[in-house]
Amino acid sequence: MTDDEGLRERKKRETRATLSQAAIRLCVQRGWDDVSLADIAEAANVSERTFRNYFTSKAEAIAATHLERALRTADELRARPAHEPLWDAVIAAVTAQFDGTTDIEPAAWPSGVRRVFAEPAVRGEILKANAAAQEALAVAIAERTGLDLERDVYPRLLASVVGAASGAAVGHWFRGGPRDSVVPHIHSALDQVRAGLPLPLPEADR
Amino acid sequence: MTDDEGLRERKKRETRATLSQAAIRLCVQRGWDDVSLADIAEAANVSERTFRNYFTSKAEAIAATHLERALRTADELRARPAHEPLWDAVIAAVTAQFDGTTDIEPAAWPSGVRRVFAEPAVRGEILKANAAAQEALAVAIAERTGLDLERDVYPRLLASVVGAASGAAVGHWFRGGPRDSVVPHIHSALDQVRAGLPLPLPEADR
DNA sequence: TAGAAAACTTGCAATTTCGGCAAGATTTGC
DNA sequence: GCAAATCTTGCCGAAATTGCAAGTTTTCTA
Repeated sequence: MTDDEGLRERKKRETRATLSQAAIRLCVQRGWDDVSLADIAEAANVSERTFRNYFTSKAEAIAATHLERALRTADELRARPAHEPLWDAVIAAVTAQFDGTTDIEPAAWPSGVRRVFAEPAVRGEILKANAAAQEALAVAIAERTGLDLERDVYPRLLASVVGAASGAAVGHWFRGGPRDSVVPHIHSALDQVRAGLPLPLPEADR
Repeated sequence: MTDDEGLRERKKRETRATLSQAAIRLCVQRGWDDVSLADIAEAANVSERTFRNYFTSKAEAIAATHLERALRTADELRARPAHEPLWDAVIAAVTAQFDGTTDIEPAAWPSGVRRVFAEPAVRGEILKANAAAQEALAVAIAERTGLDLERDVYPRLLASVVGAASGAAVGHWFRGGPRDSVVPHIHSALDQVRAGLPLPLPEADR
């Protein structure tokens, strides 16, 4: 968004991204316990101390990439045409994060990813990232609807419910062995929420 | 539920609760940074090492009390009459956790509580606790609806959305300075979700 | 109910993490 | 081009983390 990003800002952003990527790669390859902070720092060409200036833990570094992406949902919502109904805009904004990116080829996940995601510390950080993204989304929803973030529950309510539903959809997709795209799963989940989550017909769900 | 709880089990449960309570009390009184694990262990009459056998961190100990309560939601749902519509049962189960307990007298919250809840580590643990509670709720929903937890998204979808909405309601209530009961807030939020979260009328929300 | 088995608590010690501090390097703003 | 602000880094002490084994308590079984 802000294009007036100086050299310093850009460098920090790059270092941050590099560290996160390195953390993910190393942990997926070697396993959670066999990666030290020093390893990650070295892979990113910074000192161990600098790593710690960016992240408080290995887990936070790993979740950072997810966080960056999730935060973009709010901007995506702002980019939607003003005349579009709120729900349509929200659904479009959320699914936009997953479009286009085949991202991680399901077949290539050598269970290393599963193991890393199974790590309690990582799960915790992902929850935190989701919470942060939801807060950002709530701000964007408040702007779009003209509601007051402090007075009205609606923005945070919608944001958190959308976040939860997306998370459940991704989790379900992931659990079943990520084959096809995750987008339809998310879309379906959000449609169900928009409909008030009525009990599905016994046959309906596949 | 299980009444055949031996002496050992009961003691553990008690120690766990005592540690959590002590952690909360001390941190609220003295502030997060001025409470060591040793302080908490001492207050609960166990060794520091034992504390560590129960909890991995101060934050986890603090969130434990919340977790215990949140986990009860699932049992509460199982206790609802079978003929009751799912949504009614869910709403009743969730609000039951907050009924009866004036719990913490708003006026008595000397901002100590706010500060502890503001601690990132604590927030993280509360998110984890909520996630665990949602998983338990999902199991109970699957039982009640006869759906398959692995095949169908619905149980986890409903559980996570309900959890998110409740959390948003509590957060809103808390942020506005907890005056009256939180129950109506939660009820209102869940009603909105059940209605599909339509954009509220400008005047409607107070 | 005695005695063995299992589970829990605890202290100790080796490692690792955590945070603050200050010196040196880089970027920014005027 | 200079001064201020910011970032990186090494270093260090305090605190946290983990494994291990010995001592206790509870549970199980004959």
